[in-house]
Amino acid sequence: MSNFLGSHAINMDAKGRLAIPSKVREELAQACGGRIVMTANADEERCLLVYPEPEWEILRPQIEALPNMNKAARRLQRLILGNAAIMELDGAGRILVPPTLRSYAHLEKKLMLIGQGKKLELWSEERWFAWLDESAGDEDMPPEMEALSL
Amino acid sequence: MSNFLGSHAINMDAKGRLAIPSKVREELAQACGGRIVMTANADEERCLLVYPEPEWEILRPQIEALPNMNKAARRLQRLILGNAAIMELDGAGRILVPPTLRSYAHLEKKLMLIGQGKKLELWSEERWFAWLDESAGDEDMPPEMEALSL
DNA sequence: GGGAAAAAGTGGTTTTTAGTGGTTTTTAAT
DNA sequence: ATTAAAAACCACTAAAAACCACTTTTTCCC
Repeated sequence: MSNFLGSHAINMDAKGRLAIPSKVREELAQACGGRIVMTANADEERCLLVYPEPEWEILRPQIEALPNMNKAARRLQRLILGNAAIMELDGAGRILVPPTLRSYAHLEKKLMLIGQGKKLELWSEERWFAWLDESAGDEDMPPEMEALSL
Repeated sequence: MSNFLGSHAINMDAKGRLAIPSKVREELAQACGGRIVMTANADEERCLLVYPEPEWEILRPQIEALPNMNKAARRLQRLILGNAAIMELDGAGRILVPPTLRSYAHLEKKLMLIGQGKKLELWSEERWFAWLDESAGDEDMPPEMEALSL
């Protein structure tokens, strides 16, 4: 099972291609032979999510099965399922981001690829740093988190 | 189990390499064969955290398992997992701090490495001393802390 | 206390590998 | 059938990692 960690600054070229960092590329090759699914993130942060295909296939049925009389559930389905694109790395280890997703996450030249365990997040560099600088906030945390000792 | 204590002033060279003090190096060699994980600190102080790999592997699953529909949990995951870098000491006992982490903690030439028991903290010297000078504050403390007798 | 030897820290050089951009070929659409 | 767009291919540039040599500090012995 793959375990993505760390962040990488990467550039998207004029054609919308982006080179996956070699460390990440190795992990992807092993986890899914380079077959990945990219989709939109459903919460307030407009970034993209990148799953190895097997991981996606665990998640997809769960999302499809949500009771969609609920508004939040419908939103999740439309965003996640409605934006999912299955793709493969090219010979040079790059992927071509679909225009729809590019504009959803406001991706321009400079991007950040963030490891999040079973998935990766793809951010516009500008938005990533803006998010980092946001005040930590006083959101209440789940009990599991309160109990952590880092 | 490792137990890091005390603080060391160290310098980072132009390439972002920093020499681990030999005392600390010995402890690291014993605890994890020199395999460490460096990541961002999640609270308001922008310093870095350094864990021996085995220690990190206790912590990582706990963080990955947090319910990430919660905003505070997502923030923790993005900071801790999204900045984690597994690394090894080079032949001369140095580590190369990734650029992302360097800028996160505002690391320049002069740094402080602070022992914190199971982990180490890495600070910009300037920020460390600034933090020391801050007023202690009147924050409320957890009951375990109230009960302490130093 | 001084000197020598060893260990620790520092900086630079070389080699390899990753990233970038352009070109050609194929495929699909009109 | 022709054109346009996308995908695969290939070559070049730049950056990172490994290697190596030198300087400084500390420790131990004389």
